[in-house]
Amino acid sequence: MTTDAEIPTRFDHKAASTKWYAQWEEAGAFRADVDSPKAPFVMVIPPPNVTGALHMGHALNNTIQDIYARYRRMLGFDVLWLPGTDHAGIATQNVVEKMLAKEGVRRDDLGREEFVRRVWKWKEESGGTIVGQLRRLGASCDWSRERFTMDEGLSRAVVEVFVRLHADGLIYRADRLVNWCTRCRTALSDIEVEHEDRNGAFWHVKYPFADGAGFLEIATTRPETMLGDTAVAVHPEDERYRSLVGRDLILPLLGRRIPVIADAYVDREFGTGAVKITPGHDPNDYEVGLRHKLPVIKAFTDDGRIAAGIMEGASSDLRARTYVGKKVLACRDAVVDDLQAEGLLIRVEEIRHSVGHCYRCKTVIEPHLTPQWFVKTGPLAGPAMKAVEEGRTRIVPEQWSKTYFEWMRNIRDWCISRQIWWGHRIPAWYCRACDGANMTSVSTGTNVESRDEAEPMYILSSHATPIVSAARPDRCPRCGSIDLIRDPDVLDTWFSSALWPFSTLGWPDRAPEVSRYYPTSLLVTGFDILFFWVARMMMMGVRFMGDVPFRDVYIHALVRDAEGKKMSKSKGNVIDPLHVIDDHGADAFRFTLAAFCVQGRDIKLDEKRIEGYRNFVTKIWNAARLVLTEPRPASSTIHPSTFSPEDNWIRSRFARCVTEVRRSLDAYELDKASHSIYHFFWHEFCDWYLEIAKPRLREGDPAAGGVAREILESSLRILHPFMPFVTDELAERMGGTSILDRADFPVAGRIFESDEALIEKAISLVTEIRRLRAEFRIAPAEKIPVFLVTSDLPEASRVIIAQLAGVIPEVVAHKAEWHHFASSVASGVEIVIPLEGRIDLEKERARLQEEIRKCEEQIASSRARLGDDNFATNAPADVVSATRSTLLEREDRLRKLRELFANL
RNA sequence: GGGCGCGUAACUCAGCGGCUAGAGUGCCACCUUCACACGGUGGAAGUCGCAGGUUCAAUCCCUGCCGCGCCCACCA
Repeated sequence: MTTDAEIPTRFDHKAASTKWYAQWEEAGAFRADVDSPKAPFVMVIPPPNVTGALHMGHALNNTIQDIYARYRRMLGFDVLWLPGTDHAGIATQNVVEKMLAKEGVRRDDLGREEFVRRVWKWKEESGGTIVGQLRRLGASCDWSRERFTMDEGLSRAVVEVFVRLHADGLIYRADRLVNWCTRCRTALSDIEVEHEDRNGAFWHVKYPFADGAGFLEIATTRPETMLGDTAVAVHPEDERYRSLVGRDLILPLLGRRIPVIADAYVDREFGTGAVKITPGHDPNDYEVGLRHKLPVIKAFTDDGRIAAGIMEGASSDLRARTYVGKKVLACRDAVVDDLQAEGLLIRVEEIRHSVGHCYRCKTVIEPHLTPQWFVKTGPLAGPAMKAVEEGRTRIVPEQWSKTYFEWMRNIRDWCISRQIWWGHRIPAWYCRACDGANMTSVSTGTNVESRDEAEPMYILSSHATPIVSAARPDRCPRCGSIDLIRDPDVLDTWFSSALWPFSTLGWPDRAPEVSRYYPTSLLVTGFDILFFWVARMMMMGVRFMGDVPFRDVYIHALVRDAEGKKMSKSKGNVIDPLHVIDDHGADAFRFTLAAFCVQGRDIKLDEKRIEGYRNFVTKIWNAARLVLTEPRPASSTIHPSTFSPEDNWIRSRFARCVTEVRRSLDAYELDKASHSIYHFFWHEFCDWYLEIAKPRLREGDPAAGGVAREILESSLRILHPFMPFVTDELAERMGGTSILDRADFPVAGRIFESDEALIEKAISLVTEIRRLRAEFRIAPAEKIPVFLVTSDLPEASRVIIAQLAGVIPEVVAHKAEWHHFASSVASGVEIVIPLEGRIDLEKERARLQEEIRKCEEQIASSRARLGDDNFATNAPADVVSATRSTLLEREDRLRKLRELFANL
């Protein structure tokens, strides 16, 4: 028997979480079992970056997953929740580069091999801190199956997919104008560019005609790009310019001779209607250039400086030389100054325009013409779309499927090559013997080695012919040479992420896990990576596994601060989940996140709400203290006939709660599930049941003791997915084992309608009497007589009223001759509290009069509705009959109120 | 430019054709009663963004407008 002294008033969340997590892990409670006879339930974690630390987004995402993992385990499934981390190519390379910079070392100084070795070293020593942080959240991942995207097995999957897609013609290498980050010095895919509206300027510049007769006015937001201009375009039907097409202009500053061309791409309404064409630096201009066979000048270098290429066609290279090597922005100033000096600048207009930034380092993105590897996405997108259309994968909330379709329909080829060193290196080689013409030897670093694992020694043109192969080929299949060099690029991180649902299970090997656990059951993720990740997993899964990667995708909101702003370090509005866990405990935090999970709305996280749910944890704790402190009933089997109405009422209410929680969880409505539990436990079990049952509990009544324990214990089980620590701690104190180990999520029991009605009537009477007491300032301790005018009030109700309203209730069938009383009507019962000498009769008359007036108003509205023939004809029968009975109740209430008023 | 979403109590949000529009927090009053003051009891508080329309009936459906947020998009 546990005594009060052994249970402290407050739950020690720190001690409990440490203790229980260790115990769960030791017991292997999170492990999936491939040989289990149970049905599998599978989730793969959205792998956080190895460089990452737990933020609110992770906390929300993993809390949701853990709730489902624990829920499904309790439903009897063999749950596999597979954890792991992502190598996060650019992000991780940046972190390590920054670290090296502190030692004054650049990656080029180390060379490729050594640099990659250092990244691995960093990963082993400081990477993956988030994995420990997930444990503090309570995440029940199967850690024995933790994966990393650069693991040997996963890397084999990457190579396999690459080789097969290439063989199928779905991966190709070509020259394209790609998004280039001049700081990361790599290409990015389209979705890795973040567009933002910025204030900018629109420079209007004179482009003089070659024959000296006048000029054309050109407007540009990027004057420095004119150094790469090779034409000016006008619309073919633009009357203003029609006669000028075919004439030549002299490009200001450089003196390059460029033609005026006609192309329908030009928007006559915008700017001056004449557009400078820079094929080497604008995707549209590139297309125009192709159509008109314009020369392409690469005006910028990899690191965002002006390239020597601008001197091509220049009349004098003296001026051009002053630009070469300048940073883009510096060059812009120089160009503008020079134009001004030459009188070629007409005016400067203010303009707001969209500017692309690198999603990793926020540097302005420059279009850059380079050979890159692409995935031809069209043939992959079709089947991936169809899978969702056919319902093989369900997206929740459904509205996101529209976004998904929209993106898939407009999908463009995916640039997958990155010019960095950390990542899966592209499995392609080039033969120096027969393909040497397409390579330009360059010396980049200090310790260039002859092996292909060293840093790139060659610039490979788009004409170079790659030999794609899972392993390094022994010799060139064309000429037999052994002089092969490997493609220096690595793959986009998201390429390996796209394979995560099957690469983590052992594919391409025939692992038993692959057949048992694929497709996974549920993917929980934020909408911010719908395109980056979800869509690509769909494409790859359908392509390589012949089935969708997951049955359900639950897309949750983003966590914002209390004002609704995105949390960011620079804004200083970041709430650290680990601090929250320290302060309030993981249970309270998790419950808060679940309660906030309203579909389709962002989460504004206010720490006050966490405090509120921390109080809920304390409430649970104290309710358990009450129940456990009272004597344990002697017998564990209680005969149903000994249950009193309140016992059946609470069992019935719990049954309804269970039904609602299961329904909500199955529908991914975590807010509803958590609210149901919260309301049931606090406002029904604690506020009413325990208060009603207290005297019986003290007496050691077996029914009350049994029911209190039963409901408490079941509540702990239904709460466990949300609050794993406090529930296990209490379950143990109740003499049970960890809830995690038991496949026994509560099942809805019987509903006792008549007991529900009885207790609810008692509750409404208690509430009304309390209200009157408060209104007439009757001291809480004072026991006063109360007359209840009714012919039908069970003894049980009378007892409850006496106990909870602190009154001496007297049930009378007919009203007597009272004169000084406070009164009301609740549940059809007239309540009369004699207050001789303590009541202002005038005030009470006025109060009752007001009650009567309100009641009359309601009756009038009910009557008006029922009096309308159209209502009776058109409204459904149940609505009509419900309106009728409401009217009857109101009329009854009015009658009673009037009687009371007449007697006063 | 296209798409999605949101405007309901002081705040954060539920509800989404038919009860007297709900909850949590905050606020006010009373209560240190033997689980819990991280508590209990009671209370005040809403023209359901605005204007039309559909309907017997609209916070809910439709249209327009106003305000806010997000995503996508190659107008230099």
